[in-house]
Amino acid sequence: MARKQGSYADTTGPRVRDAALRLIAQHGFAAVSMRQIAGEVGVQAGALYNYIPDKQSLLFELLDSHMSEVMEAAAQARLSGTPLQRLEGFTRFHIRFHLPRRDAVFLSYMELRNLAPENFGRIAAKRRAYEDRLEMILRDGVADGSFVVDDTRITTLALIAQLTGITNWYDPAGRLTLREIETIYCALVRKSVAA
Amino acid sequence: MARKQGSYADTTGPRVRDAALRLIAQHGFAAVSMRQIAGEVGVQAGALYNYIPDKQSLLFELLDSHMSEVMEAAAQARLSGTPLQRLEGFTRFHIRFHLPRRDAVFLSYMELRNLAPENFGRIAAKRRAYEDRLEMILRDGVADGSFVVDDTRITTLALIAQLTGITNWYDPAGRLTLREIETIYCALVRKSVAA
DNA sequence: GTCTATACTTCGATAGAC
DNA sequence: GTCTATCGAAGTATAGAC
Repeated sequence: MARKQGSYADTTGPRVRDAALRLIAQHGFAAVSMRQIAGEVGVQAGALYNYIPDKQSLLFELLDSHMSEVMEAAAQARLSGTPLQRLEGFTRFHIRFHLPRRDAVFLSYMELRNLAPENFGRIAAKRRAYEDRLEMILRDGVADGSFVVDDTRITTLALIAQLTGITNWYDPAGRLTLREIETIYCALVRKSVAA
Repeated sequence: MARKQGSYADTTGPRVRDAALRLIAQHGFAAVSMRQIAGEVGVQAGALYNYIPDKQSLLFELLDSHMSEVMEAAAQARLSGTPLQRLEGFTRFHIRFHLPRRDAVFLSYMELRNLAPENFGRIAAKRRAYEDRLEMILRDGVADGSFVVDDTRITTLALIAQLTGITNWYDPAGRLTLREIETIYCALVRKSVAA
């Protein structure tokens, strides 16, 4: 089958999503107009509707695909070994995955409120499943005596907040390299749950 | 001097700010209209402009007064004793102060981007001053050997992110009381920096 | 697949009566 | 101090030509 020539269908769609992600992270969902997004991509506003049904669906798609990427990448990480080794593996994975995706991380926390209830539930479920991966590591560590934790659920949320918070201040041109930051946080996390 | 009678000047102003804080936390700055805020207060949109110059100033006032309250309350907390005691005092203060102000906390993270650059700088400076209070405790603890910390600045940001993250999931009707949550986090923070 | 043009709604902010 | 009325601008989304 011959493909249409001169068609940008394969590239314009992703470019719309990239532009939307960046603009919404910068200004907020309601503050960004379809005309702005179109302008960034280099088309007129009406052309966007070849790729998305409406603005609300665009937001959901951005958040949903981000959460799916997180889960897929986490599943492929295949952490193994002792609970302590798996904890360090999770810490490094979380930092390495999220730091290059700061816009998506910001959106997935700040713009959840702009989702319709049903869409909200789907995103929340995926996040919960990701959190459960860490909680399972903590449970295993408590079970075999390598960790001492008051409450595995609370500790899970505390550690994830601590790690994700890096996205609020990280500067690629800053004082510390990504590797140095990882090492500092690994030590911090390890001590937090140490026996 | 006789005060005007039938005037609601003293109460309408604060009510406007309360309504705006709640609505903006719920839907986002750009998504909330002046008409919505007015409707919540029980006046017409035009009446709001007796209390605020414009929408942008309203947002800045909300964030600025929140940061000022944080600093004032932190100053009055007058933490004293050993670094470990001061660290526990800070942890409990932070949780107790922020949990009842979840809307303001959310705004001061999510809506910073909607501030004019100059206003952004003023808020950022106040936040930095607050963070410095914790960092000073960590430095003192490292100096006298009661703490072992790789990097006091990073650890400061990590601990604050961990504590502030409680506002994302705390439910007053949830499994744990405020006091229990405090205790869990105190232990977590203590272990994080323990010698 | 993209454009131009536009229908329709809603926005922030102001003016002037009371 | 609040109301009604309104201005000018900007928003989402659609229709139809190319």
